[in-house]
Amino acid sequence: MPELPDVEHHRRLVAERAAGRRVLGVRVGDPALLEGTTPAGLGRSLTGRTLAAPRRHGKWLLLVTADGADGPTLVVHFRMSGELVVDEDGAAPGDAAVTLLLEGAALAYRTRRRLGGISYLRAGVDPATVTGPLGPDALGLDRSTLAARLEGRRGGLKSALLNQRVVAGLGNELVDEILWRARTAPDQAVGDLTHAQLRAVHREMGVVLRQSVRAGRVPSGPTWLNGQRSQPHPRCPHCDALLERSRVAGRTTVWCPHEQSGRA
DNA sequence: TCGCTTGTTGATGG
DNA sequence: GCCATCAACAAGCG
Repeated sequence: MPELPDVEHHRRLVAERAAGRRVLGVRVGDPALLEGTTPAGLGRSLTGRTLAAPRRHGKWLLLVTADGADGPTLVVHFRMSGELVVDEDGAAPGDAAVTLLLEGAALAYRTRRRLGGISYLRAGVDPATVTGPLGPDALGLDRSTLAARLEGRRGGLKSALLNQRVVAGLGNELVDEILWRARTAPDQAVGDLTHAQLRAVHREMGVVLRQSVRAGRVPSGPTWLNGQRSQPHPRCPHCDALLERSRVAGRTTVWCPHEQSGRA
């Protein structure tokens, strides 16, 4: 399930192996996943341009073309199952929804479950027209900004952190991991957060994101809550208590009733 | 066959 | 406007 770390992994992949190459053509295998243009229009717009350094905001990836100034941009969302593949052997995957044929490589977007997709943005158009309003990126977020984003909100903490308008990039697994490490209940009211809790949430957000980005995904080792969530009887890696599974903010939520005070 | 899962949008109601 | 809840979407999985 692509969350921020998976998208960041794809950003680095494109930066290292596809950026700087010229677009020779495009191939659209699934036109339904292409928004904002037609397959032919995409080819006309991109052919001859150079792929610039990709950018990421939350779970969105921007594939910017450039020749001096920013040119047309592809806005990519992975949703549940999307991935980018760079092939430098000249053999692009045949089952890709959209493939950019580059000088010396092919950059292919695949998605098994056909959610997500690629939106075409003309040069100079704000990506927010596609992504909607997004909060600041969760990676590298400083504490005062987090506090400001939560200020005045009613409702639960997990719900707020999942809201991409509040903070961009966190998904279900990351939020459960962060709250467990910060020893804060998922349904903790945002308005009642103590300074100590906010500090802990911010600190653990940084720890979890840095380690996840390094791994290219949310790790699932024995010291991670994420490693327990699919077990039939998951136990807390800290205290060995049986973990609770319930629904918070409409999402399956795994948490430790012993360490995370409050209820979910 | 049914139900659950994911992220996001959009409808509905408080 | 803010927030919760629910349905919808796709498709794999049990």
